[in-house]
Amino acid sequence: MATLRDVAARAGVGIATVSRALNGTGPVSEAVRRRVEEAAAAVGYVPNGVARGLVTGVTRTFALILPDITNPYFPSLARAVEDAARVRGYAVVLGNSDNDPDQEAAYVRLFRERGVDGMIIASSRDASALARVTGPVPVVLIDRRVPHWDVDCVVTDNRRGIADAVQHLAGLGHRRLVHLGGPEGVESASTRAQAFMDACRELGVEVVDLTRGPFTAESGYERGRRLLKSRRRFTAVVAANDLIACGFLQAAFEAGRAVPGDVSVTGFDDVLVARLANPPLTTVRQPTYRAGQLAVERLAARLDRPGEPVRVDVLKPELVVRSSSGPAR
Amino acid sequence: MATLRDVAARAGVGIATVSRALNGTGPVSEAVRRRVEEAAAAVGYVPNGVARGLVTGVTRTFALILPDITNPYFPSLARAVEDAARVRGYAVVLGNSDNDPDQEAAYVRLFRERGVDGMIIASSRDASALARVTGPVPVVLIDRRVPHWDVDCVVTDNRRGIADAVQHLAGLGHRRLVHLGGPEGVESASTRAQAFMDACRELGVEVVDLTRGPFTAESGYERGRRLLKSRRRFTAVVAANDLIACGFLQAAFEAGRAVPGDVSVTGFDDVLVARLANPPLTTVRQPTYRAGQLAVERLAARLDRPGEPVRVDVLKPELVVRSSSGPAR
DNA sequence: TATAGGAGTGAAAACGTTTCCACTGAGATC
DNA sequence: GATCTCAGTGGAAACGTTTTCACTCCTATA
Repeated sequence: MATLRDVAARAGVGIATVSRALNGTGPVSEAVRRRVEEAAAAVGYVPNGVARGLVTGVTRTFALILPDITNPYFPSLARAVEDAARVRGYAVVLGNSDNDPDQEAAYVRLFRERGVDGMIIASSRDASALARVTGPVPVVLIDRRVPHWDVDCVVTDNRRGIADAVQHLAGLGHRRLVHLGGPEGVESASTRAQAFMDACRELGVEVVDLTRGPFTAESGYERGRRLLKSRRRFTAVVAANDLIACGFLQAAFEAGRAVPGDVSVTGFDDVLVARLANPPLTTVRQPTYRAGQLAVERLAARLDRPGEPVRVDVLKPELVVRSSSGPAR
Repeated sequence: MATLRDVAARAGVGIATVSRALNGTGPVSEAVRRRVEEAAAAVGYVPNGVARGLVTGVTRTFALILPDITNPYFPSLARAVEDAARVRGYAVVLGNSDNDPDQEAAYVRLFRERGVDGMIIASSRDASALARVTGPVPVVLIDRRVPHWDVDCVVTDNRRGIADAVQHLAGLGHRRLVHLGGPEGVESASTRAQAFMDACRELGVEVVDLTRGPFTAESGYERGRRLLKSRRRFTAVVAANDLIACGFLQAAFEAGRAVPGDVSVTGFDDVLVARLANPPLTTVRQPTYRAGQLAVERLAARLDRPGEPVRVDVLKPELVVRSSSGPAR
């Protein structure tokens, strides 16, 4: 590979001058700049980012650690992060933690060795151990807060979102509700479950059942089947995300229960399947793309101005009413 | 940050010895090894991968360039690549090309500067220009071949997949078929469209319509609406992917056409929505995860043994029959 | 006419590793 | 007893940049 030296030799100037000419840092005469550029093109010079990184201490790379890119909520987050990073000249390395704190920590270590400039983490479990392994590299938490860890954070208002869903159902006359919750130990799932209880109490609505389980369609299907078999009476279910809701939809379909005729269903996230489901899912839309953008903005800001106070951004969700919810009968 | 020098000073040995002790390269006495390890722990030493990369010329990083991580086919690919890369000690940087050859080339340049050891690319358009910008860094193509570029490649047998779908429908008595194709200029989409024509001719089935468009549900919905309004007679549609198929499903539902009663539908890929759709989609399953794994294996192999001849892996798809296809009436 | 200042340039240090080479001492071989 | 080998070790070079510093001209100012 051609290096600065090669370019310098060919252009008949010093290596420092080449660096200045190519990067536009420091003064270089017009004639020399042209000569350098020609020489660079001629030898096919490609700057060596590794060497640059060594001297500047900066790699222009962010790490993004997610539970599982395969869960349809996260691709749009990843996409947003990637887009926002790129316009700022950053590359993004990806890690899937599978909600396993050990794997998460392993990734943090790996990326730290790689010298990433910052990390965006949708953290698993309580992860208080993370702070130790993270060291001095800036972190912004996304989608899930980590209790007692004082770092930048962008989340959506889960309480509000669930409250909107419950209120919507209550307004339709539903008085006996079920919550199909997300996994134990995941902050957003716990917050949603708690918010469900609180909203029901406040509105005088009965909580017929509340279970916790993975954020998958299988989980929703399984729990739905069991629930529908159990003969417990309820007229609506609030799922902790769209996948669980879709799984329930399937179970209801198989059990011959009409949605929303017999039972109303709401989801959370508004991922693609929510729109494509039959019936299309009433759900709480998260500003996912915005969240990803914002996380990158925060991270970039923190790199520019390390002293700034920690910021927590809470994004407003939005209830989108489709056909999976209707009047209680 | 603590460096090798700090560790060496604390352990009272030379810097070279520390490097050997920590990496297990070269002989080190048991006593010294212990002292070094203690010292490293004490000062919180983290190896600097950037410096290492500069001297070894290796970053242990792969690039993965996809059209759009938001398209549900790609997350499982990304996941597979990431998993396989990690067990080999590689990190993965991600790029979304949006099927834009310029963006794709920009990413290739960016990642080359970053010094990735290899790239896995689901290439956009014909991309013959890619070979030039890619330089000496090893590439394996995934999901889509690019004509006249002699590099490693792992794809699935699109011809076979489409042929299976057409044959399935023909076996159910369908004689008037429609193809909702993928975007012009994307190799896999073109191959599928061509395979559709060929299979129909071979089986004596009439091609009522064949359109090309983006791999999205919107595209399937729009084209479906137009088609259903047009009063052209057909009894089954073969979509180029599941998203298009789901879009068509919606259009059919709105138009009051029963699936599969009035019209049968098949998809391609077998992504999550295919299973969750109503009715569940008959589709051609791609061994997506396997493809991602294989791509990493190829790349790793090429790095180990640069001289090896180019390999093209063609994976077998599998028709999975669900409820969106039934006998022609 | 002296002088201050700035544009333009190159040599060299620095970043933190890996690795080559040289050296020491101890045990093995003749 | 002389020589050889090899484990164990440290010094120093090298990787390809950026950046500091010093130097040379040249122009503007007094």
